[in-house]
Amino acid sequence: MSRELIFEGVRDFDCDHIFDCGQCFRWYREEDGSYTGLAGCALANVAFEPHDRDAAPGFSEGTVRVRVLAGPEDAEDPALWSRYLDLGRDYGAIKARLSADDPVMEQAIAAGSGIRILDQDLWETIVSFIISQNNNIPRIKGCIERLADGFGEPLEGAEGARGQRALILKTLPGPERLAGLEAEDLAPVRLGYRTRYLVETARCVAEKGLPRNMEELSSLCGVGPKVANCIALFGMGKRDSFPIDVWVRRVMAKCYGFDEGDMKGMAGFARSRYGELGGYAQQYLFYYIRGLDEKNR
DNA sequence: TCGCAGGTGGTCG
DNA sequence: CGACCACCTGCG
Repeated sequence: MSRELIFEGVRDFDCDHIFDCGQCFRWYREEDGSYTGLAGCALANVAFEPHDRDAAPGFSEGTVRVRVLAGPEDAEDPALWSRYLDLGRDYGAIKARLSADDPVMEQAIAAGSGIRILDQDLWETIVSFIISQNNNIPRIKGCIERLADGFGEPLEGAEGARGQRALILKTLPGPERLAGLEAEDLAPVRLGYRTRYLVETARCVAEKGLPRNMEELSSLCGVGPKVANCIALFGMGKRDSFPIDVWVRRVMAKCYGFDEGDMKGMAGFARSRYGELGGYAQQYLFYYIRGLDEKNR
């Protein structure tokens, strides 16, 4: 399997912004600036060619190419990828609304103008963000790959993916599979104390089904306010969610003058200032402050 | 050696 | 309630 899907006339799109803004953990940058990774159980390479090569990243109309490398039959369905990459949404309008009368957002958007919020699989989002807590990104990625490698299913049609990194040739294990495991089985994955959270959550989901709202989400073990907001935003399409992590606390303190411990104040501010666009605002701010931190080192 | 990394659950006052 | 604090693991 190796078919190329082409989407013409796409605006507000940049692979680095999209795959490195902290929303996903199974996409890896290639030499040419494209990204290879998994959307559910489909393996693909995503590249963007701006028509205006001199334009700043995320500011030029261009072509998105999706080379589907492995997965089930419907992995080659353009509609699936259009939905996953959120191509049907007008990010220009979102950015205009957010930056109106807000110089901070204007600056943040300039830094990550090609961000798009991916429409990810709910269960994978739950697993990923339980693992992400009090953890760093390289180790989060390692944990997720070890979990897939040790307990997931091989990708369908993976023979077409020969030569791709061996890391991403398996899907994450589903709730039923994880529910049948003991903590000691998962020891090689080195999740630390998150092992218990994951197994308990898997058992809960295997028994009662996937969560359908914030309340059911928050009842899961290892899912506090921050993780719940991430899952809602990335896995349930709740684009008004505003996850407050250490980076958002930093940027809100630095740019809006909040006390770093004042999460309630920040949440209230986000609700009234960004409203239904809270999730987009959070992604721009997150990418912006992490980029600043990068420059300081 | 120690603090920190995309927090949460448990325990106090 | 709200303010602590321990917690796996790995890296600088």
